[in-house]
Amino acid sequence: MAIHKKEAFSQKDQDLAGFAKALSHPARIAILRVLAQQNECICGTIVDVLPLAQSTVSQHLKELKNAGLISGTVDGPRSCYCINWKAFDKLMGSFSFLLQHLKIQNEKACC
Amino acid sequence: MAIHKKEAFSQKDQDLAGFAKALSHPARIAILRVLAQQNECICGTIVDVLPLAQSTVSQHLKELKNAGLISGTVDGPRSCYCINWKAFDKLMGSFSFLLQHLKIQNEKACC
DNA sequence: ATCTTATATCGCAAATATACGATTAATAAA
DNA sequence: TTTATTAATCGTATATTTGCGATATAAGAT
Repeated sequence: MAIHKKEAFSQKDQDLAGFAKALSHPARIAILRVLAQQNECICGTIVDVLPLAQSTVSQHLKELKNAGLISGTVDGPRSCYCINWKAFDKLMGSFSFLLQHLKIQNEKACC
Repeated sequence: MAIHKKEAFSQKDQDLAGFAKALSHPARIAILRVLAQQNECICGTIVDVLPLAQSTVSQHLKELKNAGLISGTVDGPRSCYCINWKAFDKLMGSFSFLLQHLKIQNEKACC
């Protein structure tokens, strides 16, 4: 048992859930903050700022990358990560669309 | 090892991550859609609509409730869940604030 | 060529999440 | 009171996530 049934839901809901999942750990939110604050495309700085081991940070970066929220390029011996605003905007758009949709349909509190 | 270090991050980031986590499963997004579409405060309908067992749906409802996104009241032998718009708005506010904040700081794509 | 530095990946342990069936609890209906 | 209905909870199996140390990789420095 316990096969995950995510595929049984609509693609839209799966996408939104995936987006939310990428943001569902404070470390990943913190990483996005760091990336936005850096004026340059800085990489290993993140490890110094976060209270996590290098390998763990690398794992979180990988997840953000898989979700399409950041992009990474190799720059000599180091890697360079940046926020992928295009994908970010796209997902944020459908996210706030969902919310607006929910609100329009039912604003009242019934219980 | 492997103690989760979520507490090591700022309360704001923990809150946002918790909000995202509540939305990080398509079943929970679908539940919110159902709750918004129903004009009344309907409960067990959700189980019929979702491709999941009753106990599983109950578990997802509990999570949404723990996150404060929905409220539930007992109504005879059945339960009644509604979207908690107040909490929803509050969290959405800080969420879009984060995003706007990120964007203002760095809109360019550097890699 | 060797050493250093930066990062990714592997392997593992522990914690959480997902899902279900079975059971329980509580009310409504008979 | 007994029975049926609705939903929560328990127990359990499995899957996924989180985290770290160790190792591998790859490029720059010496």
